[in-house]
Amino acid sequence: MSYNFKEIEQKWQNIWEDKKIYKTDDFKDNKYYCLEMFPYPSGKLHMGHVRNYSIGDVIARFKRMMGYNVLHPMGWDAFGLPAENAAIKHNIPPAKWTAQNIANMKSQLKKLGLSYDWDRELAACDPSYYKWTQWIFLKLYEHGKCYRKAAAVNWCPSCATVLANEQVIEAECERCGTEVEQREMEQWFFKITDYADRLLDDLEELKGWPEKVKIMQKNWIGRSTGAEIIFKVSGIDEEIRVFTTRPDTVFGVSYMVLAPEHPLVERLIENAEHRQEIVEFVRKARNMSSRDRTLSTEKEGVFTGAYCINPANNEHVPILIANYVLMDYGTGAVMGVPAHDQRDFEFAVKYKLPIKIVIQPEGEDWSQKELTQAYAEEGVLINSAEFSGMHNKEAAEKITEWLAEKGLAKKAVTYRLRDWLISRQRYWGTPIPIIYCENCGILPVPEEQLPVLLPLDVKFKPSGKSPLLDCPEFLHTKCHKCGGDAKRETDTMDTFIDSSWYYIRYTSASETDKPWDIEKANRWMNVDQYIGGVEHAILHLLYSRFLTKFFYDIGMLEHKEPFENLLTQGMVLKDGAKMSKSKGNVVSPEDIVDRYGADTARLFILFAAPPERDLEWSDKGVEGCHRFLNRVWRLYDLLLDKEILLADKKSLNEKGLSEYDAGLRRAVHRTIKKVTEDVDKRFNFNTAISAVMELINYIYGYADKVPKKDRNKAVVKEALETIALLLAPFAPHIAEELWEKLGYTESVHCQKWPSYDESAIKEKMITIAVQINSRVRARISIPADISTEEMKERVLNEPQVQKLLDGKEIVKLIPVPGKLINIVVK
RNA sequence: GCCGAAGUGGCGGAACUGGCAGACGCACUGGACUCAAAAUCCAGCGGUGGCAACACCGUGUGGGUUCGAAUCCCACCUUCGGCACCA
Repeated sequence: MSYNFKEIEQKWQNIWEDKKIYKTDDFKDNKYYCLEMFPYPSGKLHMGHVRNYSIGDVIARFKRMMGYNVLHPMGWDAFGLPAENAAIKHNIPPAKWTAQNIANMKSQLKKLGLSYDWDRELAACDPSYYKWTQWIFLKLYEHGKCYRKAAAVNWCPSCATVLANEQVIEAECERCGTEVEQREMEQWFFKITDYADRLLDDLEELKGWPEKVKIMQKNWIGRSTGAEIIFKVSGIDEEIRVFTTRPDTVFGVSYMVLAPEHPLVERLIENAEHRQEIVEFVRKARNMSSRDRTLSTEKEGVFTGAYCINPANNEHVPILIANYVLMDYGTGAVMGVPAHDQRDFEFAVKYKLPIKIVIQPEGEDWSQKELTQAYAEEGVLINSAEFSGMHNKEAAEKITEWLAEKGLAKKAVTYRLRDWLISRQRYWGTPIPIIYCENCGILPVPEEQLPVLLPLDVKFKPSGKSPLLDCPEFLHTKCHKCGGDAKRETDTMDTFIDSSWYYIRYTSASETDKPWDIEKANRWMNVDQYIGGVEHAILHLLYSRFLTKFFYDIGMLEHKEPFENLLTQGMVLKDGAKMSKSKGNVVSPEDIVDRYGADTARLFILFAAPPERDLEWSDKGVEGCHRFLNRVWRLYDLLLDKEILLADKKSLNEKGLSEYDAGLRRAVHRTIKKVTEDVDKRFNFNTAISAVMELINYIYGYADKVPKKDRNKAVVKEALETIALLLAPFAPHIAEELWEKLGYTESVHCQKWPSYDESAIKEKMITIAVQINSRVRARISIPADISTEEMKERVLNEPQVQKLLDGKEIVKLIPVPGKLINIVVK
């Protein structure tokens, strides 16, 4: 027999909604902003969502009971490709499809009993939202952080759109896994590279972020410091700029390599002997798909016939073209120092280029040495004119300065991070607020004309061009400047822009004449706790940090970082693999809620593993959690009667308690302590729940041993109340019902979190372990408040211990107060 | 290749600051209740040996530090995640 979870959960969900107990007051002090990453409205909740939102809900409910004014909102990342694909496949407009999905998922979320302030709900596809996404675009444009340029860009043939660098994983599309192609196109970019240093440096201030995520961002930004050095081309008036992190090795340069796309290539090979061969090589390298190019480890190159001059020693070095040099990193040119760079070494061996040692380990003489691999360690310079003998670290500085004086070098910093390509040749996204006027050129749409509305009646043909091109009412417009004919930009924005500022919008979601109220945003920000999957470690989290910094710069926000503490939850697995349709190992949250109730579903997902770790789904484990809730329910039936209801906790007198009652009270207060610490300090919900389970087991034992007439009513009442309060964040419905059974009319979720009484926890006698040579040989009972000296004495006088020590010499006594004593003997 | 995380019973996991390894849950075994089953309740449950008290072994592997190591250090193995010609 199960408790009637269906009736109970429905009942309380209705009451919570009617009474709006989760509505947040903007102007109360002691704010706490708890946020989970908003979902894409695919139509159905999956277990990953349930996990994400259960974790967030525990934190929100706990903080509320701790007296915080909690902001806990929910919304929809509602723009994106699946809606368009559904439109093509099922002939249903994206707006309609999305709205249905939102309605469906919202009802699923409500069935989980999550404590959201639904009045702040937002959807990225709503004109009242994307109007401000467009406004942000205009601000970036106005501040020179948004520009248009032609570039070789990543193109996904399956999604029929371009992608940002961050959205290409191992040369494949992040969304669909299709191999990405390179295309030359005119596109819009956000200048995230202007923020590279701040995005990197401020990572240090994010004390509440997992180290792992910070390292991933750091590597992604990839800052390298070094120098840019100019090599003049021999015979013609051209120069090659190279970026290097090792200016100390410049005397060891034995060749120069350019990327096949390098602009100087044409000019250099004009008069080359084997021109045709070289042209063929360049053509082949350029046409290679980015996948083949990054995955082929074979370094290939070709000599251009031209030479350049090493600015350090005026030596002529050959200029080659090689497939391993990337045009979009550094300057697209690399100085080859085979003796001190492994990749250059291999290339030099293959093409029989000279290998010149310019750094040797301190105290060794390498003037005659033949290298079998590059020496990339620290050392002392040789063969480097007046710099010979200098430590290479120092030489790097000095050589750069020396060349800089001659105008042939400067200190330089290079990043791996690229500017954020934000144009998408798709329909279901925020229209880019730009027009192309026949007379005035490229113009941003004036603020007062926002939003540029997405037309709802559009035909879909995935052609690689925006469907908006086929929509004349949208496409053709008048120039606001000259009144002449103009065309609208038909690309839409990357949906990652929508999700890069939604957390600020929640602070003033109903604002109609500005993106947010600055005062409110400043009050609520930062997000105190952000919760979501690690898959967003770079994409979403980096973009959000970038925009937050921009908002700070233009005075829209007084915070430089959006997320104070970040919790990256693990995946939900079944049979060791991520749940997916193709593997057929999906467990539907709806089914689980239907069969066992939301409280059971939540409890299991919180109990089965700590939040950061992957969680293995177990149907049996779910049943176990359901059994536990039934056990709690029956415990109330067993213990709760009129006398208990009438008992007054204030009448509790510690001194007069029987051994059993004192024991029960100790268990209750210990559990409060354990649960509070586990939830507050460590987010270890699994151990918090197990502590409550232990308490329930303890109380069953108490009820078994102590006859009804001998039970202290106030102690029992305190125990029952504590259970409801401690369970409230995890299993909110049953906790509420139990709280009502105790005779209360105000919601358990509006109660103060229980505090524990240290004196109730204290025990008079404790059991310590007696070790002899680090092995536990006995256990003895001693008074808890005894001194270390007394403890030693007691242990040594214990007959049991004396027997064990018989005939042995005590070398050392190591007491650990409250725990054990180790007797080292010979 | 580089960077990072994790390896503990049959399983999910606990052990927070170096101090009694295996909390809690699942599975399993035995018992109670029942005509029977389910549900529930009680008990047991790392391995080996022993009637038993007990002894020995045991936290991926090998070494080390320490009175004492799942925990700290070194080397290695395996799994997972990130980056991948980054000059």
